[in-house]
Amino acid sequence: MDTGRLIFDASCHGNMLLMGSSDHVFRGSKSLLNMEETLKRRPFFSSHEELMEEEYYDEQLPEKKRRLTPEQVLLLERSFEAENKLEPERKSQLAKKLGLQPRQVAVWFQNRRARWKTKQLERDYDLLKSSYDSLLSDFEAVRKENEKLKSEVFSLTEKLQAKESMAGPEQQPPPAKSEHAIATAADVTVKVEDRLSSGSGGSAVVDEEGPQLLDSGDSYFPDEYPGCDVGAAVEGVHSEEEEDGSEDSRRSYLSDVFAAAEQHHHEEEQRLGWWFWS
DNA sequence: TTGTGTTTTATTGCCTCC
DNA sequence: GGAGGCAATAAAACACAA
Repeated sequence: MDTGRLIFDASCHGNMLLMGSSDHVFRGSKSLLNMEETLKRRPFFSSHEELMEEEYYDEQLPEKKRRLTPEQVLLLERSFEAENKLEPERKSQLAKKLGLQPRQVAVWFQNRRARWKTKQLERDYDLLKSSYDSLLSDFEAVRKENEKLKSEVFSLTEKLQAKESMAGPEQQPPPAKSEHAIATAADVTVKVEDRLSSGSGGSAVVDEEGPQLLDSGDSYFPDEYPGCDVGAAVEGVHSEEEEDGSEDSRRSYLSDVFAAAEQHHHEEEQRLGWWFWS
């Protein structure tokens, strides 16, 4: 390995930097600035004790991490906005312009991409969560409506049965549930179904194979989320990603987003399960 | 002033691509 | 096999409440 050599950064910031023969070569041990290495490079110090002198540490040792100046950061930010990947030529140009080592520029971009990704994940989570919350409130409204309609059906059925029993035993015995009641119930089902499927992207809540409203009183929670604008959310993610992300990163990124959303949904499902699924 | 949490800069190890 | 990207992490710098 090309061992790091100390280079005094001639920039106005006076950073002391460890450099290899290229900006990417120095990837050695945690710090080559341990005592032995430093001694090797500073033969004018005759002893370890000398090197340990506080005065030396205060005044002579290479400076520790330095923050970039606001001007440097501004230029880097602008460059990042233009393009978040850094091709070698641009890296060299930026480094020259900023008085930094190319490696520092590369590191800054790497860290900046990581920060961008974190923020982006937060934004997408918020987006999905608000979609979910809005869907949940829609569902709550439909559920209440459902309850109301069911109780209406129930009271009408009762009334009808009372009426038929008062009509006398000489007549045909009524079916367990009168045809009228069933018709009424069917009507209600259709009404609810219409309401739920219209303008919702066609998610049939009372589907043919699924549990029916009157028989089971099962949940109306749809298989998909008709009110949830996940498509739009995904579009948003997609378009933003496309600006500066690869197809692969978008894919893995989306899977992360949806895993998070799914996890959240699962938690909600468990929390609300007592009335969702009972 | 000091303890603590957050942000920024830098390193390391692993992976993919050419 | 080298170059470069990313995730995880260390550590310095910074912010801020007590």
